[in-house]
Amino acid sequence: MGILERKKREKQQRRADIMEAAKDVFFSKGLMSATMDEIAERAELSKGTLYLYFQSKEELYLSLLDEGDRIFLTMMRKELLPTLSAEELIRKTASVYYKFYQQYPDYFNIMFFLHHGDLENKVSPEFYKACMCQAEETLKMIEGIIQKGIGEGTFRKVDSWKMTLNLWATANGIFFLCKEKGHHDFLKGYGEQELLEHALDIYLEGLKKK
Amino acid sequence: MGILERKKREKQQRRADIMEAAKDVFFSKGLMSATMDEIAERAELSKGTLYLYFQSKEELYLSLLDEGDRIFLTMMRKELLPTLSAEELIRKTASVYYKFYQQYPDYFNIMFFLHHGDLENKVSPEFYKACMCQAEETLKMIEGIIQKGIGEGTFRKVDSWKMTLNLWATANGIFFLCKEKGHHDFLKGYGEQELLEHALDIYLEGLKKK
Amino acid sequence: MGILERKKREKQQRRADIMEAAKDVFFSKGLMSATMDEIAERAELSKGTLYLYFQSKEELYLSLLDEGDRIFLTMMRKELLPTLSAEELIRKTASVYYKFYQQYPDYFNIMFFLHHGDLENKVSPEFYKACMCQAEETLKMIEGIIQKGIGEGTFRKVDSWKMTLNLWATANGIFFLCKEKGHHDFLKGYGEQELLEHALDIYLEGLKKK
Amino acid sequence: MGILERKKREKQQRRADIMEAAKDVFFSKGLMSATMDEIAERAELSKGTLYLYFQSKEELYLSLLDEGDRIFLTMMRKELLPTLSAEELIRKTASVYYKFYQQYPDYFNIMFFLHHGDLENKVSPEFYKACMCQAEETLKMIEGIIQKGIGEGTFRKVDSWKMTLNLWATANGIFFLCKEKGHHDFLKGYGEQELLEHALDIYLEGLKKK
DNA sequence: TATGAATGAGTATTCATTCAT
DNA sequence: TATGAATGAATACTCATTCAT
Repeated sequence: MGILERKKREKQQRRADIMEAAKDVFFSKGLMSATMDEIAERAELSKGTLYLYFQSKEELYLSLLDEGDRIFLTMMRKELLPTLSAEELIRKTASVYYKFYQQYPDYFNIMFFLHHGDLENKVSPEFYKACMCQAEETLKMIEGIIQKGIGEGTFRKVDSWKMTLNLWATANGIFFLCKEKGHHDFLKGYGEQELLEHALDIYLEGLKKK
Repeated sequence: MGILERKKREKQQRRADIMEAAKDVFFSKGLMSATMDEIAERAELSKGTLYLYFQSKEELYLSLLDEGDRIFLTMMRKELLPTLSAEELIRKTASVYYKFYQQYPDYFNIMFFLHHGDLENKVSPEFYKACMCQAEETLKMIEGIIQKGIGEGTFRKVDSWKMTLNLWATANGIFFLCKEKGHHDFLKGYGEQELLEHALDIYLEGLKKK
Repeated sequence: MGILERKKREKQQRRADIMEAAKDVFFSKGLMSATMDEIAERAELSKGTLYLYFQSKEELYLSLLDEGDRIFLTMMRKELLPTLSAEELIRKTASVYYKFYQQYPDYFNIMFFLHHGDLENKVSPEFYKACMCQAEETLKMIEGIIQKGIGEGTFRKVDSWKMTLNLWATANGIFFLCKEKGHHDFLKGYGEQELLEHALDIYLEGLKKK
Repeated sequence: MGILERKKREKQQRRADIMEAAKDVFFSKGLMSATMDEIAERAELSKGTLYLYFQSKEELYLSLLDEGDRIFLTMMRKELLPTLSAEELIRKTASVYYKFYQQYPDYFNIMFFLHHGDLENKVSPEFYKACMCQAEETLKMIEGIIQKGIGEGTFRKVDSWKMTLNLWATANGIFFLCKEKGHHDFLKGYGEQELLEHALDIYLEGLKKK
């Protein structure tokens, strides 16, 4: 029995190894330019082995995305204590997202730069659906915060889902901008954190009841 | 002289034809999936001819990006009348950007989904730089508006460049979100325009002096 | 002793299981497209186990062929009663072959479409030889019938081996034609049995002494 | 104009070169085992070039088949003089087929061993249809001979299409048998020609009116 | 200037076979 | 004896780019 368990653990480890290698390669090359050869080499495994654990390049990619979502969701759940006020929760959310972005830059990239290729058509619909659902969870948590703020009378009566999408879009837009243009002087030295905080300042100022 | 001129005109026309064909193909297929064969066929030219006008597939792609920037800049310059108030100018900017996004969805995509592939490494640094500069122009116009608002006493004394980057990031984040998730039910029916206006409402509320 | 015997029986059973699974897969997919994975899965055994019983995919394939030959030979021996006349025996042979072709279409296919791939070079010469010998047995039985007919004075004095080969070739040619072109309208609705009987009619007419 | 013509000729020559190389490879390896790499190498062309002339491996294979049919049809038309008697025509047909089989053994193989793989599904239906039609032509010529013999009163009133299929199947069965088993001693030294003539002797004896 | 034939490196995926357990 | 994880060679097909004409 111990043997079976060890084998299972080894198998999971191998799967994790592949995902680790894939993460590096996908991030540095993008979905299309990344090659299974390179992933296999980086994982120090044969190419055939990759296909024992993942049905296709796309499934491997989407598995990374899914893991990223799961990590982020876990971080959120741990830090968003119900004792905090709505404003604190909003700021907390932003800081958790920023932390995630910092700690797992490759996951962030994979999550965000998902779109290329017909990813959707190349994996099983069930798997795709499951990934999407998990991603939606996050947004629902944010919406809950807005609603809480409105309920408490801290925030004006705004459309909570609209507001959620705006916050999410803004954070992503900022991270994206910094990623994209960070190495030019567009940003004049401003970093993600400063911009995000500034956006929050303005947003919260506009959101709060006078 | 007339002959030389005609030749020059014809040459520019041919270049434009190629870009037109490329736009269609790049937009419908994406950078990686688009093929020079297909562009050549759509342009009713031989593949070799494409290489007389553009050094590589990437340069052709970046040329489209550059043209998109130029179009947007032109639209901005035409609509941002100096007689408007700062708030009006901000809203105008948003509506112009939205109009551009609507009228030239392909250019927008090309501009935004730039990063994948090693685009930057595959074209001459000069050309890349030139494209970036033009893109920066736009942001400078927005910054001018913020500064004007602050100068007029309408806006609080915020960091004008930060605010500019935030606005830009937010609009892009929204458009991106809608592009990316539009066909799922994430958005619950909300469209770009609604979200953008909502974001502006909150931003301006927070930005304005009380 | 009983234990050893049981083990031997089990081993043979296992071998038979594998061949059964292989037959299904080879028949539905053909030699090249069939995979050892699929055979293993259908046999509910691990892939490695297959290699304990058969040295290679090709040997497994040839083993099926050999079994087909054995089955056919057994059918022939049971039905070709020595009391029958030569003409009756010829017709009987045809009907047995047709019955075999009907009952064991997969074996027939395997026997007939043997040649592709370098089957011969991929198994041990001894095994290959043994298979061939068994196949020859059948033809010898047919030759015996012709000789009997000549001896009885029913048939003209033809070269008995030539005649045997012709009969065999004709039957195969017919079955092959029907397999190959059955789904087009080449055959105008004629089936194996009709064609085979017609061929026999003409052959026997030409063979019989006037 | 001369230039265009030369180019056209060169293109056809190149196409012919590829088919020649393909014929060799397909014959020695079979459809499945043959590789485009090997064909390209034998043709002294790059692999990519093959795909400029043929859409797929299967189309290349079927093109060979089609050419074989055309060659045989041409041979038939040249030799089957209307002045000959029905019996002479039957024998002539057999000898032409034998000649084709001798002169173009690889075409024969390709024509005959067509069946493997899903050839039909991998080429355009039109092309497949066209190939089949040409193949049917031949059989119609043979049927015409049988009908002529019946009309002249030489042959008994047999079903002409059945008889045609039988003759065709017999010849193929013989050639196939010789190909397949020629290098064993099954045949006891008998060759295609002897067997074919013998089969015809018996057939014609049975076919002729008494 | 324009062509389009030719190239060949590049890629995802498959599968017979092996071998440590 | 049985397993099944791992291998790695094999293969069809693509496409940006070049170059002789």
